[in-house]
Amino acid sequence: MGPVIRSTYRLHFVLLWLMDIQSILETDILQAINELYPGQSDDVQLSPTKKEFEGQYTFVTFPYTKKLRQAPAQIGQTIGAWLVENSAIVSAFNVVQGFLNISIADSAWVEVLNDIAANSAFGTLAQKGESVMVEFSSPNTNKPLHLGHLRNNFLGDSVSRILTANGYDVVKTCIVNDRGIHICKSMLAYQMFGTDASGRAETPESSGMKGDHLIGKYYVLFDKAYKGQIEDMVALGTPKEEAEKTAPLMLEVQQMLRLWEQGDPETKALWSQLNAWVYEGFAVTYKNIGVSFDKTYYESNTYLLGKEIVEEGIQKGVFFRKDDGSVWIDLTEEGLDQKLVMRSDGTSVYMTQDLGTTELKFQDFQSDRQIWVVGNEQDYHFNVLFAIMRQLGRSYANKLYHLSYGMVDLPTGKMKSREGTVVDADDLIQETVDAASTAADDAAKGKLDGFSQDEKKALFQMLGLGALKYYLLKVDPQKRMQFNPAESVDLHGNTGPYIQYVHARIKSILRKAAEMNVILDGAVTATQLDEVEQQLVFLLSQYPQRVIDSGAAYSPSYIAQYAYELAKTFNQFYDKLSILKEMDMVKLHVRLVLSNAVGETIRKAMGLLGIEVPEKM
RNA sequence: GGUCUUGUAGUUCAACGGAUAGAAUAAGCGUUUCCUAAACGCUUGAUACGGGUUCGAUUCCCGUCGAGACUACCA
Repeated sequence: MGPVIRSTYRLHFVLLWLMDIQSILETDILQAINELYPGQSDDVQLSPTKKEFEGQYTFVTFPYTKKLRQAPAQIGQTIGAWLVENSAIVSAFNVVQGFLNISIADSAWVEVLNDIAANSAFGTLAQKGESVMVEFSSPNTNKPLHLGHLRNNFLGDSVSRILTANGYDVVKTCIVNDRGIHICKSMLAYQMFGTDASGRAETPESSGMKGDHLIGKYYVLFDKAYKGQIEDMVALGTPKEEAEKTAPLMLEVQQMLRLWEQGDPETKALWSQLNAWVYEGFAVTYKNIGVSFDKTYYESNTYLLGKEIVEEGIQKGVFFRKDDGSVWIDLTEEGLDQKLVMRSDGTSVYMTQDLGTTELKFQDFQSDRQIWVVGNEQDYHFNVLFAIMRQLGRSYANKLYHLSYGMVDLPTGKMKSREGTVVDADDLIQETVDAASTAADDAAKGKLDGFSQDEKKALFQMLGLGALKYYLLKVDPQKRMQFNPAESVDLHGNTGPYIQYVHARIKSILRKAAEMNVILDGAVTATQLDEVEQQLVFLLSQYPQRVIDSGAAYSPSYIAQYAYELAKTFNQFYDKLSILKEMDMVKLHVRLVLSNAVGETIRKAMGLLGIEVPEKM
């Protein structure tokens, strides 16, 4: 795939000073405690005020009752009164039970809005001068991508974007598992069934299938034939376990793997041909979902590397050799088991390869941190890998992180690729795009009349993909999630297209404003805001912190939730107040600047999820 | 068996140890002479069970029960 692109050339933003209401308020409260209760200062924790109460920030007084020797309500009253008197940004307060709810002055919110509007880099944090490598996708070349891969790809892509916004230099890598028994199964089946009666071999062109789908078909064919042989053997009295090991097809496929390892030209040629078809198919899918990598590694090039590390481990006494020649590590002291790192015949296992590629990736990029986006069924594997790296004394060993995510279940149960009960990625994307197109028939009501066929196609692609990405990313990655096909193509409620719609809506208003020659330039001068306007500015001001939080937790779901909240609040604002019909120029100005800022922030937040937003829909 | 993860409305998801546990969806009812109704509003419904720590527990700890993964000289 693509060449190595190192992100050395980055803009260094001049950080504009942004009015940070929360920090100011925390400082003011701290000062209040210092003055009112000398010698009792402590950390101040603020939380957003719940909707049913007046105010934007809440200070919880309970933790201070013992220390300050006062009742919660009294502490709240005392501090609240002090703030209204002495803080430049506090306009009012109320105390409910022990909760001090603080209202911020409209003038302060207007200042915040002006800061955000003037700062085009809002939400992009200062460069940290640290690099992070994110490895994700990492497919096998014996079958096409499925739903589970989509969660992986979207997560890895989004986390990469979020870390970039956090100021890290991110390198995206993909390790293609292009060798091993699995690909040999497809190869063998292709040899057996891939030629028609007239002797022509099937190709992607002749079959009209994408390369990855074609090879996947043969993988399934192999499994069917193999299972058939096992059944026959069991029927004739062979125990099942023995049948699985000695079925002729299994022996043949193992022979093929040996031929591959010996470099047999014919086997290698077939292998190259089938893999090339698969890569062509993958490339189409990656392009379609907007995912790319800075560097792609192939296991066929790296699988031998780990053996050097195994040798090193034996020298250092980290590994030990058993009588049969196999090499192990004993991790019982770390609460793990003994683990094989090299077979008795000297060939590598999965762990051997990962030792090698981990080292190689570090040598290539010297990243300060390495992240693997891999499903949680491999938690144990990564625990072992990291433990080995620590014991080998690798300097980077404590900067390795397994971003472990839960499986995607179907309402009908678990997906099994060998049995064909998977949701194919390409099919799924097509279905959501089609659903977006169908929905437009009764929802768009002529809004798309000016669109060409190509523009419509691009829009439906954007909406369908947006629905799918949002659906998979809004859930906490760590959690196992259920995929409901009907819900995933829904465009209403807490979905990607709902948020995309708000962006289009805002753009429409701004176009009309431009036609009316309403000028957006200059600072907003309003002194009063409506409650919902205030709420929007408050939400906007939270954006940078959300970027930080989602980066720290490696969780795009924080951004997804934020984008939805912002979009929903905008719709309420839109419904409650008129914008272009507003005759008061000062109010009109606030609402346009606010709409613009919300539109931009939605675009940025969705961008972090890898979702594009339309100008019109 | 051992290790790890997980259990919240009918369903799919939220909730730095904080207030009356939020959304969406499904069902029903309303809102358009006016900026995009792919929208907005209203109504119904949940923390598996039992202890403990705490001013306060969906959240932390222990136990029971349920779900899942891993525990391969497969990758």
